Amino acid sequence: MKISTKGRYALRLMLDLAINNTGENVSLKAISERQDISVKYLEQIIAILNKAGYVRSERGAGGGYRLTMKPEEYTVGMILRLTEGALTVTSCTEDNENHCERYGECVTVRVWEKINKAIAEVVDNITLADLLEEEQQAQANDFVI
Amino acid sequence: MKISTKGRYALRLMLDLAINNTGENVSLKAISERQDISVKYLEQIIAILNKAGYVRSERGAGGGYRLTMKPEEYTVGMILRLTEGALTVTSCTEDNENHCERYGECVTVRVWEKINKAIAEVVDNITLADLLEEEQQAQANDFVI
DNA sequence: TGAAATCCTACTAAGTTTGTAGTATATTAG
DNA sequence: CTAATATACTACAAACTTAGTAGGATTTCA
Repeated sequence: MKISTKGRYALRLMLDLAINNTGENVSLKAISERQDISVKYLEQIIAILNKAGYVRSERGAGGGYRLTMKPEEYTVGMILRLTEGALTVTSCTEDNENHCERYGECVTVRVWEKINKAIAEVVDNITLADLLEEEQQAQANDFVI
Repeated sequence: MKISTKGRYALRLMLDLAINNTGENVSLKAISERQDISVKYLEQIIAILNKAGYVRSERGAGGGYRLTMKPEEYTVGMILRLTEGALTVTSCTEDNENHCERYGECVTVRVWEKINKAIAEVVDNITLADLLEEEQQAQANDFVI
């Protein structure tokens, strides 16, 4: 019932890129230091996001990553589904291929589908821009104190 | 991100008991045949429900299990939390002890908490009686066909 | 006494998670 | 041209979780 580090780190990684979305490349080394996640593990996670076109990379000295779209165009759901796979609570409600032979008659399936829908409703309606805003508000509050 | 067989089978098991809630004992052998889950595995799952007082058992020939409460008094959430553990999407949002040192400032935590809340909203508002009703309607429809 | 049940707990194969490690390749600065 | 800095790719492995199976003990009824 847990979201793995892969999905959670992917979200932090993308948020870090959104925060540092200045037009300059952001290196994994910098992200690693801020987020306290090893560069090697970040490499694997960002590779997924890179292949999907969510970020673009430049190699070599001065290289790094940038977002390809505006923060408001990334939903949490997009990022989590890419890295975690389907955000469904059972595989039998993932797609038609995974239906078990009880699917049609199985009443519990409707419970799982309601949970899936509730999760989707949340993650598909939060964007990186929303998180960015919360982050900035939190920092503004810190400054006042 | 998946609910394990333990939780899923627990729900089917409890629903089976609700359907066969005639005042007579229901044996695991009977449930096993209807639900196609091994008696040995059912034993382990129902032991949890038994210790929690959700069912009561009678040993020996003619023995078996019965619900201790009315179907409308069991929510899906009760059954899943008992067998699966906390229905939270990260352990850092499970309880205060599991907070990581980033908890206070971490913006992604709020995402996880919204998901947790959405899941709870669903599972805490479906009872065994609701599922029982759906089951009976489905069977009535089959009869018409 | 035998059959039908639950009760208890040990064990294990398979799969998943959470990384680490090493090497190759690309780019820039000097 | 070389060193430094970065990404790219892939193999591997320890730890943990899942999904059961297995065996025996105990209880109850006929």
